[in-house]
Amino acid sequence: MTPLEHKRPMKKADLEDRIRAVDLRPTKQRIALAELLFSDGNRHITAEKLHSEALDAGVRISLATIYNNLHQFTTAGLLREVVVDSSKSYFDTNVDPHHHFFHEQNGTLEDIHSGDLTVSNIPELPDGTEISSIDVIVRISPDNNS
Amino acid sequence: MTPLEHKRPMKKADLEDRIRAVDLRPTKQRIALAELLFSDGNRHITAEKLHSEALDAGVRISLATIYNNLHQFTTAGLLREVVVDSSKSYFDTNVDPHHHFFHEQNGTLEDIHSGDLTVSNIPELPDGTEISSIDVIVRISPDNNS
DNA sequence: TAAGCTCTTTAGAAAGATTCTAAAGTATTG
DNA sequence: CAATACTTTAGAATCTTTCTAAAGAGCTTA
Ligand SMILES: [Mn+2]
Ligand SMILES: [Mn+2]
Ligand SMILES: [Zn+2]
Ligand SMILES: [Zn+2]
Repeated sequence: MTPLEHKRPMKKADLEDRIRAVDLRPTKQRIALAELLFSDGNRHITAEKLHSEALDAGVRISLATIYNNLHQFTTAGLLREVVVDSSKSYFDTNVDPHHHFFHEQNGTLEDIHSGDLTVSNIPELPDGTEISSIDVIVRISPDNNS
Repeated sequence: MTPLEHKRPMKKADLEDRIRAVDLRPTKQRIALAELLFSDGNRHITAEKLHSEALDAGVRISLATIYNNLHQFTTAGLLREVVVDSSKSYFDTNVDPHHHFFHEQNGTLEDIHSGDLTVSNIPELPDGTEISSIDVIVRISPDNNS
């Protein structure tokens, strides 16, 4: 288990610590977002969805703040962005290297742990470049036989 | 070499045939786009870029028509869409299964032929689903040593 | 070739996601 | 508490993509 993984719900004080640890102020909005994002296992979520969850939870927060914080969390390494759909961004609370199933039907992501899938025989990289990440998206849809 | 591959520049009459073959009318705009897309080897291109290339080539065409035709060509199997950047769509004239290098620096795509890269040990799919495609994006950036 | 039909193109409006601006609010430090 | 720096926010702006509705072009048939 890597240092950043956490399988049990996180207490509010821990969430504040986690925010402070990346040099951000634990505002009411930030704590609420951290709670929605990190309290209860890994999540893959869009800005709009997170916004509506926050409003549902009774937290008054603007969409601009959602975007600000998603980007700040991403820069801080608490989130990563997953590109699977050209029309919206997904943010992933699992920042360990891993891949994804993408359910085309409902726009949902599911983790594939790094060890469960191997990419091999990557050809020589173009000159002067290095790998910054490898993303594998297995796009799946409802199967019609069976 | 699969049937759809073509290594030599395509003549205008061939382009018309190709458009007719997928039950579309060979309009001036469509022929011009087909020429830009299919005349000279594989391409990875955005709508805006294709639009400006068409205008540069002296073809009066609206951006709506670019989008209409990119989608019609994609539906017809002459193009595929590659999702690598959450802010814009790329269209690929290579419709054979293959993967990509993505140069993060300049937003450029480069093919990795299917045979040059292997994805193995894909875990069991979620119940009732089948694979619709597998996309591997190797994101690369300028390397700072060397 | 003309008529009629269908498909295509287009300008401009609209939509949807994301970012920006600038002003008010809040956390932190001294 | 005061000063400072960071944060939030409404609303405007931006950007890409899609839609609308009307004019234009290709195709078929007579
Ligand atoms: Mn699309
Ligand atoms: Mn972004
Ligand atoms: Zn994930
Ligand atoms: Zn390609």
